[in-house]
Amino acid sequence: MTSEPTRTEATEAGDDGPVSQTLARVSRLHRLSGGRLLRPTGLCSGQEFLMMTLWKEGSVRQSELAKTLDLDPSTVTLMLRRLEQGGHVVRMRDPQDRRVMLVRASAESYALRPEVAQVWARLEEYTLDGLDDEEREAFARILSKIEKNLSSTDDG
Amino acid sequence: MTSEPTRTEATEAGDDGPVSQTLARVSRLHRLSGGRLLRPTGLCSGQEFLMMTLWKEGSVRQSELAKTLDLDPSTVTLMLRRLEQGGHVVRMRDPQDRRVMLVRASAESYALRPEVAQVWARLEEYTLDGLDDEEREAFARILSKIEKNLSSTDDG
DNA sequence: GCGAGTTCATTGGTCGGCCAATGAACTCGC
DNA sequence: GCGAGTTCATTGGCCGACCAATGAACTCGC
Repeated sequence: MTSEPTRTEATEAGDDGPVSQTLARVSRLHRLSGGRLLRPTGLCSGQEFLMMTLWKEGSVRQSELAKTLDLDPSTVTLMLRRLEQGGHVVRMRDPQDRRVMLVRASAESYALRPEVAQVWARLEEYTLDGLDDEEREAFARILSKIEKNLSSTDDG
Repeated sequence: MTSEPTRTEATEAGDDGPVSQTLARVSRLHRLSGGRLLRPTGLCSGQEFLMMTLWKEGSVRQSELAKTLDLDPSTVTLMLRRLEQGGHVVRMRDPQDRRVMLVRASAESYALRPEVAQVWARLEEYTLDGLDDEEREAFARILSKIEKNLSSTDDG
């Protein structure tokens, strides 16, 4: 039973498994894998992004953070609340502009930085295992193109 | 006047911008884009996967569905509850084995099938816009490899 | 036939993500 | 100086997705 028996016309372009489908599946696996590796650090999948940004940038406004991470402001608010509760970030009202919240990584959080970096390196190797340099380069390049394609969606 | 380097090109290369990061961003954009296109159909991002499976397979057990979609059973339960409430699926206890739930697409749901197919085709083109055949082939191939890499994560 | 184990679905809890709407604070025009 | 508009963060509602634990139903061993 190697070939599908009931293959009615279906789509005009190749198989029923488009790239989109694979991409979705891969991304879920990737996220899951990352979350698992991240577990010992106490962070959840997605939070490490935020922390890495803070570690790198220092003190940033919340709105900047949302823009950098390309996330909805409400998402950032919730994530920060949890991270604050966990003692990973510190939030403060900007005295100059009382609307904005200034966020920075807590002193203790810096202990996690190398761990997170290692996790990411491991995940990266895990993901790209068995791919030669050429493939990696091609993948990065194509991914970048696709990102541009999809980014131009919501121009307004 | 805080020191703020030109932010716009910071995402390009140089710093610790691994593939993982881009992949995560791309997948979010992809999902978002899909959700937007899917909106007119009344389905949410992720549900179309499930419906496509049902349309193709007919009546399936819920556990089978979870395995096929590679989702947690609890996720499937919730999704199905909502889809059932929306009239898109029909659930029934298997009389032979009263543990299992048999799920199938509702008759009305079939009206959505071509719409969803079109949305997916559009998303596919959108995603891969500007890529030549060679790049598409390479991307699909590499993605497939990566999927295999990440799938072998949870064996132990 | 009855108890141990397994399979299956559900529930409850948590998190990431979105949108829409609200309200607080600042900016600008007049 | 005051009102209109904008920016910023938060809230509430919703969905996808995970894990852990529970309970119902079946299977198998004895």
